Amino acid sequence: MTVRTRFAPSPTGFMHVGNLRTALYEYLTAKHENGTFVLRIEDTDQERYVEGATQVIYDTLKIAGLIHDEGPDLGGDFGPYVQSERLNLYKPYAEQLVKEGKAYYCFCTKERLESLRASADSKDVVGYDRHCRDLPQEEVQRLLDAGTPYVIRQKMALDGESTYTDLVYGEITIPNADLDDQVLIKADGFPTYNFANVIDDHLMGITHVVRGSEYLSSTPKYNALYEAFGWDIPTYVHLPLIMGKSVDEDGKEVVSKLSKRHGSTGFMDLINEGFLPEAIINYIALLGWAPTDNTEIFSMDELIKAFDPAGISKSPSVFDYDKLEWVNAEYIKKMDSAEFLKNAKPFYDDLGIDAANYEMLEEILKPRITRFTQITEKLLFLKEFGEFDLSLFEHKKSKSTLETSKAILEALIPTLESLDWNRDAITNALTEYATANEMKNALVMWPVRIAAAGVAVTPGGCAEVLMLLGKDESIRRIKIGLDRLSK
RNA sequence: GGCCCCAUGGUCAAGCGGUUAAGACGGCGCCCUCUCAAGGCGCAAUCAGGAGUUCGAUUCUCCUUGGGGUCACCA
Repeated sequence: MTVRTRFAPSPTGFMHVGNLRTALYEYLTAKHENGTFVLRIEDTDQERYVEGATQVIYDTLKIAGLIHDEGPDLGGDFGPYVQSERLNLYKPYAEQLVKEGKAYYCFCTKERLESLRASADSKDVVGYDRHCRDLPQEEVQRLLDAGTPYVIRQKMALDGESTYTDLVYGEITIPNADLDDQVLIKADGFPTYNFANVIDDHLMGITHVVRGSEYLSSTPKYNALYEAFGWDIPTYVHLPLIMGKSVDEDGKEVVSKLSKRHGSTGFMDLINEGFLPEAIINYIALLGWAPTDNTEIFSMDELIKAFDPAGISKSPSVFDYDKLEWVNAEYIKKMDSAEFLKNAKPFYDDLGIDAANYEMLEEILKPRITRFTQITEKLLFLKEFGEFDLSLFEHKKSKSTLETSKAILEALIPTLESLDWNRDAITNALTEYATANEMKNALVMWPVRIAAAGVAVTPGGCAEVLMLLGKDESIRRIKIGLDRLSK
């Protein structure tokens, strides 16, 4: 039997890395076994419908490299793949259960349910009091004929307990008394999420239900449905949750299930911050799962090969930006020149970088950026140059002082002016000057670099800074520096 | 609060009865060095607590504690 998994998001217009990690594991579970990965859109909540949200899902999966085999946009043998297009299909299943005495019409108003909840003792186990469960047949018919709004609820076992096996958590047992008579069909005729989910998973031949562990305690409800229909229960793979850190009202740091309130943990947010899709995927693959050999950097193909549900852990893991940043940097370091340039080009263009400097920039930037978006700030000195503090010329280690700086700049200007402007020539000129004057290279490089950049920290060294600035601008700045030192 | 799940350094984690308890991120220090990185080397830091089982518990059982999840006509 071929493995079939599905990703079944609701179109809310937002996909955080928790959802994405679930999708990734669903994808890996299928692909590791050469199986099929299905995309199904669960849009049964018409009130929460968000325009364009479905597109966000397509875009995210595509960018992330999680390519589905069947879905609304691709078709397949089990369509339609959008629940709103399957609406007429669910109710007959519910009616069937009513006929078989496994479900019933419930005419309770929302108001009644609310007051029930409000007056509920904390000891009360279940929300609904099963008021309509045993309504006489004539009463049901009378209400139906009168056009009274109703929902369809499933009759759950009143006592005993339900046990099922999860691939990562093992045996889970829940007292049946804790299982509510769940609503199958809402008053508007739409199926509830739980119900549609079970029907669709069965109809679409889903073999492995991979989802977050928040479903661990409601899974017996799903199983009750499978059993009522006499269908096979799928293999469950519940995933440990991804947690985010946040600060509560008292200023205390707390961790909780990842959600919108955890700041930029949306996949697209991360992309916009400059994280590479492959790096994000790589990092979240490692949240809650570890390969046997502890490899940390994976391509998607390697991930598919290495993935094994046995390596999924049970405890929740905290999303760590620092580690993501590190993974991202690893991907940048591994890039070839063409790929690096492709990513860097937009930022180069903003700064007006000359193509002649591309190769050098790759060399100095590659080990220094963890995200491409940092290029602008790293090279800020190209755009911004002002009256920096002269104390920058003082540097203990290279023994640079205001005096030595002034003397060196003064002596070097003619040399620089006569130079054929290239990296080696600049380096040679400076080191030759140092040697000739029995100075350490550092003593010479320091003031030149400071004068040219106007900041203490630059990517690359003196020669690189001068190359990026170009001959005219370099000399102009150095003269300004000398001027200020001479006052 | 009921129910369910979880528990190795700050974080991600290996371990699956006998180990000096891996590795990675982060932190710190040193080296390299014209700054900042990268790189190299090194250091600090973990089995929540208590009972058992066992010749022997991080590992198995129970309790406590802590954390998380879940209790909708939301998905």
